[in-house]
Amino acid sequence: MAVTIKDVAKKAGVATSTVSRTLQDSPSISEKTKQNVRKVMDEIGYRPNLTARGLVNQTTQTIGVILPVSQGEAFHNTFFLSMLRGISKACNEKKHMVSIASGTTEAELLDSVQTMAEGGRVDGFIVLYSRKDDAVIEYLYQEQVPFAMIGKPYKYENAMLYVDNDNVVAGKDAANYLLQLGHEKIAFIGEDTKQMVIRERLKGYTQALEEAGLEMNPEMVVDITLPEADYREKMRQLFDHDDFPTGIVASDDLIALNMIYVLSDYGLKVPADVSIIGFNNSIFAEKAQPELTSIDLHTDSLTSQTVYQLIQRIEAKQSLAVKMILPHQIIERQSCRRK
Amino acid sequence: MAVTIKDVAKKAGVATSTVSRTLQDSPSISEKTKQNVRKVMDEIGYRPNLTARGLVNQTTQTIGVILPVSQGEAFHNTFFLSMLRGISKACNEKKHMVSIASGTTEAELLDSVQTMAEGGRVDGFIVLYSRKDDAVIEYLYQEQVPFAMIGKPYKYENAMLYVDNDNVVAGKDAANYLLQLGHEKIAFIGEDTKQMVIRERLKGYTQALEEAGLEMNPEMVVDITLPEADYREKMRQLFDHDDFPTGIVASDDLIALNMIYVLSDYGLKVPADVSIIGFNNSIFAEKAQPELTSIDLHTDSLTSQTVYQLIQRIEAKQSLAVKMILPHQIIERQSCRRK
DNA sequence: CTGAAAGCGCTTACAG
DNA sequence: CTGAAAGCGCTTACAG
Repeated sequence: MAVTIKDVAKKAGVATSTVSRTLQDSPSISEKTKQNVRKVMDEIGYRPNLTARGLVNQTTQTIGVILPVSQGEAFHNTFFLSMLRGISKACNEKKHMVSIASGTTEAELLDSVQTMAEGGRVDGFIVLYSRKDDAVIEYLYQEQVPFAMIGKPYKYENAMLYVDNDNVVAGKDAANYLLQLGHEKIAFIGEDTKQMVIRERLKGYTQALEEAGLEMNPEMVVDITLPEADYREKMRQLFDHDDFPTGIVASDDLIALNMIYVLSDYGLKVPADVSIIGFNNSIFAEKAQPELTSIDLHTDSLTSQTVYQLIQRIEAKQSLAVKMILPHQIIERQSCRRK
Repeated sequence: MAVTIKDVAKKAGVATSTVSRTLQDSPSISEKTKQNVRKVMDEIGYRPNLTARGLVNQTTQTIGVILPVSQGEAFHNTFFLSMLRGISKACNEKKHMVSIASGTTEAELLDSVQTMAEGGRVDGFIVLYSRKDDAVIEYLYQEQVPFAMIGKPYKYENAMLYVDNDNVVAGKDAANYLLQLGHEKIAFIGEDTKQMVIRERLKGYTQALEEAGLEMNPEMVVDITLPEADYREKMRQLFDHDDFPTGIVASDDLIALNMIYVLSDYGLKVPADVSIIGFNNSIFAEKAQPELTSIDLHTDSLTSQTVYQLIQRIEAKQSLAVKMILPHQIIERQSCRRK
């Protein structure tokens, strides 16, 4: 049995309520007795029991992070882990804990989220993905469980708390960057174009081309989640001739990295023959050879803002559907060159 | 205010203790009243408050997962996330929750772990790394907080619960595999050779060469966490001439992938010129071109076994320092060829 | 400025 | 087979 507030009270010769109040640094307790109580706490190594506190406060000071159902997509893993780390960091700062909810199927995930929510183990959730017809999001929304989304919701957009980048503009900026360098044949390579983020970047890319008066060629858009053989064939069609695209917008740094490799199969070098711009400005962008020009999305702020907003919403018990759009920024490195 | 056990009791016309007992399907309650109570629960949507239960049971049914202090190492992220997912899955199964502890510095991590442990928010921890002189592990050990490690401990080896592979033998098997294919110049490329896992694989590699009567050349071992310039130079020394290594043991699939790319700079192809074997049998191994021969470490069992062992230890309140070593297995694909 | 008491939502001896 | 009561470790009106 650990040392409790009673032990402190007895040893300090005060009531437990006094101990509790000095714990909260209540102004109604004299400095003198607070000092004394604190000394005793140190001496006997007292640590408040957060479970008990949670029971009376009806709050857990923990937020749940919902990971998407794993689709074996390896590329995103590194992104999710850094999200988790960012959330964890912001939570530490705010004296909150983070629990994770995950599942191999949607039903499993939902179950996990439900027991966490209804068991009163978390005060709210952060959803790390945005998907169409998602049962988990539907549940949270219907049951009015406080939650925030990182990314742009499919549904209930006006009623939801979320933090995101403007991925349409980001996609547009990426394409424009290449256009300004004189490239005219520009391909878009993305992972799973059904995802909201990717869709938006694609949309921005399309807009940029249109505004530049270039015709939008569907052949130039390839989804790498295609079956392997189809994907290879697409790549062959794109690069196995002289009229290949000289610019590539890759929806993620890792995809950009992969493209550098794919291109080498066709004897094409980056940036000598093809310019590539990626997204996320991840560590991979810095480590790549050549170093990757990439769009920085300020993911650190993305996570910390989400945490702050969610906690605010929980504590204020108000449900203003704040949306927060963070800016992005092109980080120029060596993977792009004037044509 | 959510619906509580009292509401159920009143509506069902029984005492709260009876409700509590039917919750646990106690045999001392008649089937008839259990049925009735359950019906009421369904009707009014009762869900037990886990915090309250935790307070009386002095247990939280949650385990903390400790991530290593981030060193910006991107390669491992994908590994950690899959570990987290595995742990989460096993915990779901065992009706436990998982909280994560992380930090940007060791002090921050320790603080996070301490508040979780001493605040009674977790029943035990799983440590995802093994490092020399680690304050967190030291703390857990000294305070006798229940914990399990995935990987091999540096210290207290005989007093610690851990689940691991035999990485020495795995490293040896990897090297032997290449030796059997006729390769004699075999390099070892690893991330951070100060890490226990990598050290052990390296040790096994060394043993294999020795037993084959080959001289062990320190030039053949390169740590990719070296400063960029040094790393490049090492690679140049290794591959920029005719007498290059024809076999590579890469400590991770992602490193193997990277090597394929590095080799292409020197006009070397895999497996035509150089054979490569990786570790983890990750999704990257399957997606690579050529597909990667890799050592499968059964990471799924690694995580689930760790969870089961830890929960057992917590529930049994015994501290038998079980070690569990899981087997590994070479998955042959296309990245290795007879010399 | 401080204490006695009630209560957060459960569980579990103890009686019956 | 079931209930009344005490208690888990805190917090917070309410008195004084």
